[in-house]
Amino acid sequence: MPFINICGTLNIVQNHQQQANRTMTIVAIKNSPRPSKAHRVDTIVESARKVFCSDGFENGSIGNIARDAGIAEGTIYSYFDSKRALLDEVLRRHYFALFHDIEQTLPSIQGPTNRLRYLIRRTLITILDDRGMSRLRSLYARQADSERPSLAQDQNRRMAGMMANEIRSGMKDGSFRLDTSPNITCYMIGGAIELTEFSYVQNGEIVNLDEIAESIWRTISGGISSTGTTTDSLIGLVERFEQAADRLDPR
Amino acid sequence: MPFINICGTLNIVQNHQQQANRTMTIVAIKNSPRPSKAHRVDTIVESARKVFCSDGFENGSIGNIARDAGIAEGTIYSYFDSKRALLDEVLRRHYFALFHDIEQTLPSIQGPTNRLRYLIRRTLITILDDRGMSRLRSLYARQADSERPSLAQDQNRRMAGMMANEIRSGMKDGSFRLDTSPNITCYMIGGAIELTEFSYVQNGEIVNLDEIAESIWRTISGGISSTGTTTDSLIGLVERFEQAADRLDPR
DNA sequence: CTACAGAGTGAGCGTTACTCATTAATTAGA
DNA sequence: TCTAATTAATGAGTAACGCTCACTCTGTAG
Repeated sequence: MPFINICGTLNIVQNHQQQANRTMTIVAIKNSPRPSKAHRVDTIVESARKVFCSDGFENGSIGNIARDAGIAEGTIYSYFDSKRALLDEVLRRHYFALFHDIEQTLPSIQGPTNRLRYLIRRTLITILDDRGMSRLRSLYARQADSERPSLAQDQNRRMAGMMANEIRSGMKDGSFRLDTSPNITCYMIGGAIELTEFSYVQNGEIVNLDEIAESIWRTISGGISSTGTTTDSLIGLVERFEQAADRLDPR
Repeated sequence: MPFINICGTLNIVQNHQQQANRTMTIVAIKNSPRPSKAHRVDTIVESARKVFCSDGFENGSIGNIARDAGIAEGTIYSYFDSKRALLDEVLRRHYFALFHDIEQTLPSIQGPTNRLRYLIRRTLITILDDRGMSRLRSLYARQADSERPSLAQDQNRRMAGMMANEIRSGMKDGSFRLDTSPNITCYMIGGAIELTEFSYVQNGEIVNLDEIAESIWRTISGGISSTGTTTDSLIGLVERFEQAADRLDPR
């Protein structure tokens, strides 16, 4: 029994049935032409996403991906160099939306402080949006094939670059202290986000996005040391003092 | 030609030579008894460390580990359930020293602030001490076998627990703000350390330990925001105070 | 209708983690 | 000291994997 799937691929025709089905095959092909290169890549990547998300990268086999896509294993290797290149493409597509969105939105936000807060929140949204993809990224994205840097590294660098930009312009316009290390500050924000992601991936805890974004920002902005907050109380004290002085002023 | 190695194992005797070498074999065994269970485990773990560090976890094969240890592959599986369990033991032994040292040293340090700073510095030291092990941890330690949590998770939890303790006691004794989130603060410190580790592993940059430790602490402690915490604003307050005092001055 | 280019195929290769029947070494008992 | 029982070690074998390549099939141009 031949099987013609929606995408127009014809693939479960057994070899020994081929002669008998030849006519039918030709008809089927005329009605559903071979899919375009882009469409085929889409199919493969989507199947890879499904399989990797459900089985993980190591346990998700090329065989299963090919079966899900309705094609032969060899075909995958005419579009992708290796299993890892396929994973990279899956991740690239998923995070493309994030970066695209950020690049569209960022210029419309005023001030480095607000822009940094947006970057934190926006990244957390993407993470909490899809646990399967976060699992993939969090567990497998770091490993690179050989000497070529992994995609995750590129993405980290890109995100870190954007954050560092905001921090530097905040240092210029006086919002941030001049002894701030943009690099380390990025590491702290990025690291906190990554660990939140990992915790979400492992434990599946329902995470309060706003609370985490606020906590990260509060700590980055004001620090945890209480010497900063005493300034507030000092202001209050001085204001009371000034008022008292006003009242006592003979003039 | 039979081969009797230093550890007392006798393993390259070929089967077809066995008859001829029987006497020699028995003598050898009397002189060098089968190594103890603990010693054998040590040998395996040490060989695994060497192979994993040079080839990575995925490319480091059990066969190579067995060859390095001078034993058969099957023997490894009578001591370890799986390749991953072996990796876990390698990592566990390496980080045992870190935790042991911390537990010895921590009580002698006064105050949550100093203890937190020590934890940051001490962890960074261990990371920068051995790039091969850091590579292993950074790339492969997150993945767990199945449902059982990975060793890295245990270690992260343990370290996070110690940091959170310090943060909480700092909140009690007034060193830290009461609206601090111990969890997120741990994530920020731990995340910054992890990203420093990853950067070191990937790029091999020579890292200035003191500078990083100080930057992390400065940011956590005082934040990056210039509002409220700078000496400038304190000077402004004092000036207002002095002006008020001037007005009250009877002179 | 034919010839051609190249997309698609899947049996097969080399490698791996892991198993298990078999063998060797050690110990306990007489 | 000899033997039986027990435990440790072995390595050929198994299943599964990523990946290759000689081949088939499809669509098109002349």
